[in-house]
Amino acid sequence: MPELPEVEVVRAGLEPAVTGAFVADVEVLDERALTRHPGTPADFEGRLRGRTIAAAARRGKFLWLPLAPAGPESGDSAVVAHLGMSGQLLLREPGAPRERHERVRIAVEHPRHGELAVVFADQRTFGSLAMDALVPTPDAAAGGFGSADPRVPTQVAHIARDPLDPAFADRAFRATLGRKDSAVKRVLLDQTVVSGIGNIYADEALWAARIHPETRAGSLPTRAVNRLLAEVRAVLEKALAEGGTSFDAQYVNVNGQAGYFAHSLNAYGRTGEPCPRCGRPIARVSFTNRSSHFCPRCQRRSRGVAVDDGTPRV
DNA sequence: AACTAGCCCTGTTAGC
DNA sequence: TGCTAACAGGGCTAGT
Repeated sequence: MPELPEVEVVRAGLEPAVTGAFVADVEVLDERALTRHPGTPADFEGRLRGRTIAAAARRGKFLWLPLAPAGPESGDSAVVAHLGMSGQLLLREPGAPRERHERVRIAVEHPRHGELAVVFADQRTFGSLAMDALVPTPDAAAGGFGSADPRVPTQVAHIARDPLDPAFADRAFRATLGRKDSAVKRVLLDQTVVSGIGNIYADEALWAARIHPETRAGSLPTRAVNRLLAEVRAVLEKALAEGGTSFDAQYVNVNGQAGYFAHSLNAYGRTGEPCPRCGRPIARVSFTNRSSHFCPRCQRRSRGVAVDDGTPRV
């Protein structure tokens, strides 16, 4: 559930600590943390040990640490990280005690900050680390936030730019939405259309834009799409400014601290509580194996494409 | 080609 | 009290 704001908080925390740092040692404690790595744990350790980290970059929910070239034949690679639902990247003192669900520990030596441990911990093991090659972006713009390098890891190449990316193409996004026959919330969650949005911010943006989550994406008028995109950006930026959303101990920055955005949620997780706009209780419905939270009064289905879901129309 | 259901996983909580 | 079931859900794969 770390979404764009939470992952960006992690990236920003890592950036000063790892940029220019030398990887002194790598320990893989649980190989389930390497499900996206094509080789063995020993291969992962061997390919990372002795290298220097050049930056900390992010696109949507994907994070990567590009490595400085090790030599003319070394190729250009990066450590790719996805936090999944419960992954954490933590900065710890060297020799710090194991975290509760520690999976990988990377010991680094930074020219200014000295020795640090970068710890990957993950309770539910949906997250992963991998060594991956960098490939050019089709539009030649920076691959992600945090680096000007116009390349991304191969595992990120099919992921769309996120709405806060300066190279995000609004026009192409509107066109794609217009072609989609599936529910608008499903399209918002499709990382190949727009990245960085998960269940929390999808519900929040749809609430803010007053759009029913099951409205067919292709039926939305252009002005509704524009409103939605603006609200997506607003909610992501506000969450980022508040350090991200935390419901339990899983969503934390590199120091293990939680964000404050949970206090600002209007719909997500507020089933039965009054809509902050109109007072009607927030509804919760099961939708593509997830929960959707919305206001039945403020968020009506679009005219002409409605399917009766039992919601009274006034 | 476009779209969707199912699967992976574990700690917490609700219900009986 | 102790057990079981539901729930949290991102991204990939296989299926229609």
